[in-house]
Amino acid sequence: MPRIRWGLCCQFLDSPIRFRAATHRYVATLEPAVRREYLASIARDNATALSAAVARCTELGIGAFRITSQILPLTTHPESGYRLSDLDDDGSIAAAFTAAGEAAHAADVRLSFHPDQFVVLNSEQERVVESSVNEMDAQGRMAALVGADVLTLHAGGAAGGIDAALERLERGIERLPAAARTRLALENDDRSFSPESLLPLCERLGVPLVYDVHHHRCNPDTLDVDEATRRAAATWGRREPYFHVSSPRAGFGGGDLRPHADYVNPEDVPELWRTMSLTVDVEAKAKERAVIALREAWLGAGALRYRVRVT
DNA sequence: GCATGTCAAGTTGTG
DNA sequence: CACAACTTGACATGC
Repeated sequence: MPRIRWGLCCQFLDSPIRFRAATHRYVATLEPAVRREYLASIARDNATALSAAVARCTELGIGAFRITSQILPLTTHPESGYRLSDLDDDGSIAAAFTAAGEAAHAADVRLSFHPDQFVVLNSEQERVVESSVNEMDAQGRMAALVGADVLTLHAGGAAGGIDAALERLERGIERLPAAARTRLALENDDRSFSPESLLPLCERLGVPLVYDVHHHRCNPDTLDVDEATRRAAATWGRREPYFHVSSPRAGFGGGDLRPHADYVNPEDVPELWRTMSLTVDVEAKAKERAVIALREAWLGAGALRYRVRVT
């Protein structure tokens, strides 16, 4: 029976669940022992918040949760960086993350990471690639700790043309440590890399494509939505495909399509997706309200269609 | 307590 | 050439 597992991105609007962050500027002013305890308290709180997030997703019938890249803030910073083990003498913080991951597994809440725009594996600058590999390593290790199976990454910049950029991307992917490499997925973006431009590399390297249908509408290619859906789904092999959906704040009538709306218009979800089992992250400012609203609208519209068909 | 200025990082496109 | 947008809040501090 096909069904969509709707996903929430990083935070809640209506639940008092908050992930803490930190700034380098501030932690640099702290004495080493104080800094260590400060960062440890944040890591501990974020592990607790992750457990709470999983529990709340379960209550709300939300089937996936994207973990903030700040789960261990500053962990890869050149000056303030640290390893979780540096903060965690008795292993209790790691144990708390493991417990959160086990709760997610038990509740069938799929966990993922989405490294942000500073992670550019195909940069022309070696120092950028190096820091990107480090960040992917850190997120890959956290993903292993909590049992997240996907690190969704944009392909990066298009300097020198798409072909040269894809070539650099492949070299960057080769540098990833195993925890990151085995979880890597690429996402089509709204400016440079369309699904069509990424699919050959994805298919050849066995890197799944996270198909973002809204980005595809912003940055179209010769594939239509259904063709891109099918080819992207195939890159996941036996795994459940992971897609993204959002609606433009300004509508499709004109203006910048890229800013996300508070909610997703159910009509922006491709009908073909009804026939598939998928994880779909809902990228919307109204967070869990938008996930719930979309799920209800989608099921309602499906039921309506079914009634229309059988009568 | 509340308002405010600030925050590690890259790339792209606009003015 | 400089700068904002992406996303985007949440941090510590100062009043």
